[in-house]
Amino acid sequence: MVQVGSKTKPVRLADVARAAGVSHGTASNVFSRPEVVRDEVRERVMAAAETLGYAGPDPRGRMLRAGKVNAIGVATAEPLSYFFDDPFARAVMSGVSEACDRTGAGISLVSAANGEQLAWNVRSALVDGFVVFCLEDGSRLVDLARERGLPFVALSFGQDDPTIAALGVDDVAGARLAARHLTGLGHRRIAILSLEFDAGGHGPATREKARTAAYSATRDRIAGYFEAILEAGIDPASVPIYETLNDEATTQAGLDHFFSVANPPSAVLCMSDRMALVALDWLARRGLSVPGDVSVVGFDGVAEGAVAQPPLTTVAQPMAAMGRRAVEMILAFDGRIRRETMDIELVVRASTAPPRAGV
Amino acid sequence: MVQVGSKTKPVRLADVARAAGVSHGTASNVFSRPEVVRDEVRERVMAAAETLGYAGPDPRGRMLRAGKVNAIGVATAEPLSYFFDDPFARAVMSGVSEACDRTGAGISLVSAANGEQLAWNVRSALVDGFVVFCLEDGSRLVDLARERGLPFVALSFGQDDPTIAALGVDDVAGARLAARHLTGLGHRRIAILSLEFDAGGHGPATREKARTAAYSATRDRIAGYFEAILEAGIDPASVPIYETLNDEATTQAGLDHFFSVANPPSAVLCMSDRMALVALDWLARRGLSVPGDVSVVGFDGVAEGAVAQPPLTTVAQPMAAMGRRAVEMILAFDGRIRRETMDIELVVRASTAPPRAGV
DNA sequence: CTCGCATCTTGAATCGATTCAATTTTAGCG
DNA sequence: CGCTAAAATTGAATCGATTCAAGATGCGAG
Repeated sequence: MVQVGSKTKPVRLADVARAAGVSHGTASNVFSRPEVVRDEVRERVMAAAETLGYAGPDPRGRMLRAGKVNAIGVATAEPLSYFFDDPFARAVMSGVSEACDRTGAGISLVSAANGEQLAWNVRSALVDGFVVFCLEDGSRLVDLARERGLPFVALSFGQDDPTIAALGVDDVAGARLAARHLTGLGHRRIAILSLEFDAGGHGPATREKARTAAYSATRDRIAGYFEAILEAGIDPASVPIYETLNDEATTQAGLDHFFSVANPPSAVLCMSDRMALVALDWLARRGLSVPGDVSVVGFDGVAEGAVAQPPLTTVAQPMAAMGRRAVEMILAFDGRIRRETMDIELVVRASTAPPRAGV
Repeated sequence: MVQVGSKTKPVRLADVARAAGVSHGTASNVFSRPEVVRDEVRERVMAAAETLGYAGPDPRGRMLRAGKVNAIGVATAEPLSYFFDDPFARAVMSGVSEACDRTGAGISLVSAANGEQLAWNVRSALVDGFVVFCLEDGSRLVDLARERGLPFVALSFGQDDPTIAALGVDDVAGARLAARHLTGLGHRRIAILSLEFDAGGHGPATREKARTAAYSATRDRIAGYFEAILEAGIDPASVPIYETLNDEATTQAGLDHFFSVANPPSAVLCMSDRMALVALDWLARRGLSVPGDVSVVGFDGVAEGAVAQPPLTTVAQPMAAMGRRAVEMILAFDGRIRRETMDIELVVRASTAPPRAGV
């Protein structure tokens, strides 16, 4: 006689209490603090629960009373599958998972590509706080999160708003590291594959335009690249920049652009591993060897880079650590806004080498 | 004067109503059904909300009343990072994501390796239903989910309990497909790398022992393999089986076992792509070419298989479709238990070929 | 001026539990 | 047996909203 779902109307704690002839409060204690109830009574209540088919306190009631939900929300302005498909997201989520596992919290994925839906989802998410993935223009999402009045941490949020808790890396330093690595190897003809300056932008760009880019990660990385380029005494005007959408099509367009000239670059700085991986592929198809003919440096440090052909030299963000730290910040939130910068690191693998001699 | 979090005590809808001089009900309508409230009143309430810093109805209250949470729980008995690290889980989650995106539902990850914690998490998860990943012995988790009295669907649940909604593949047919592919190519010396028969089991095993395996996926796949083996007139006693924990160490132990004999197999049937990938690696290091010296067939159809060296022939489960369907079943649950079997498909890639001539 | 009909608003009930001060019961002890 | 301290139990208040029948208001027609 198995009864499942819908038909039976739910049994409440009050029903159990009545059936067992005890009060609300006592019945509640039986479940949440069994040690304060006399054995005899506890057993009576349990028996009544059993008979009525009561499954234990409904978390909804508990939650309303307690205020805490025991779940961390993670928000993006992407489809939900972003969390499982994107390598960067996955690495961060590994860290988030670890921190949540340790504290017994759950993870609630709150996300939608559609703005309307996203707003609704953020507003109605049952969570204790948000980790906000600030991709591109994160401010819309940050505003939504802030509206909830819950603690939240913005990951890689570009703006210096001191009222927003944020966790990021020093993009200038990271980019400088990448570019210095190339100049150190002796490269003098370098090209830059950039992320968007602002929403939807792509095509050839200039350093001047980059200075006013809306997305600060892009702006900072360009700045970092050029610090090293200037240090090495390279004419900045000789360094072409191509703005991509971080997808295959525009990245390839950028490469076409760079390599269709008389004196093509001997090295490409990519602002994401995604682009760097596309570049590796493009160069191979084009018959150019990496790092023999061209060196490639990525940015992010995703797992795919390590197993690419050749393994990718890149600037690794501490993705898992960021996820972990973000959760810790939320759980330990005490009203004080913190903004933290995490260490970024150059990982030298096989996609970079000195330029061909005599070029 | 930005005020964040903790200090300010929360503003309730009731406070807004009072401030605006309207009733509870009207204030509620302003937010949830603005069209029924006269413009003038609505603006007054909105203004009051603004002044008081009211962010909109608290989802907790709404949720308690509505009963619905608008989130699907996904449960496993693994650490949370399983969802982001495991290729099978990720593929399923892609499907889950898609279905949730379409219906505007969120995803709640409910998981813990620790049984105590897991039970608590399942019991207190704020979800409308569960997708249960039945890895190995899924029954503990299924029991937990059933206790909640919410609709749930067990993925790959081995038992034929008709009171449990389940979604799976025909393991017998899938395995038969894999083995038939090998026998069809002419292989006669085949070895089987099996998943666990029951919790923690590993080491050399026999067909007889497999018949009584607790995990039915394992049992069924072994059965399917042998159907094809018998069809081909191969002596089943000549087919070694090695039970692994689906990890690197025990899989390699199994391969050591198979290939340390005089007349090693010309083909290996692996009950998971994970094992097959380890096998590819092991064989390469051992100097055996695939598929020249040894053919390898996997099971699952994870993305890694397609880019392995060589690309892996495997039996592909419709992972994303399973995730999608599971969510649909939960959302459309009407009290009727359904058990569905999805199609499984042999994907022939480059890890299989006829055995070397004259062997 | 009144009646009828829409359209708004109200207020109480409900969702399902937890908490805690106050009260009752039990146990221990002289 | 009475008294007291300790332990167990009660019951009302609370968490924050939504819902809906019933009442109020406004407006136009007669």
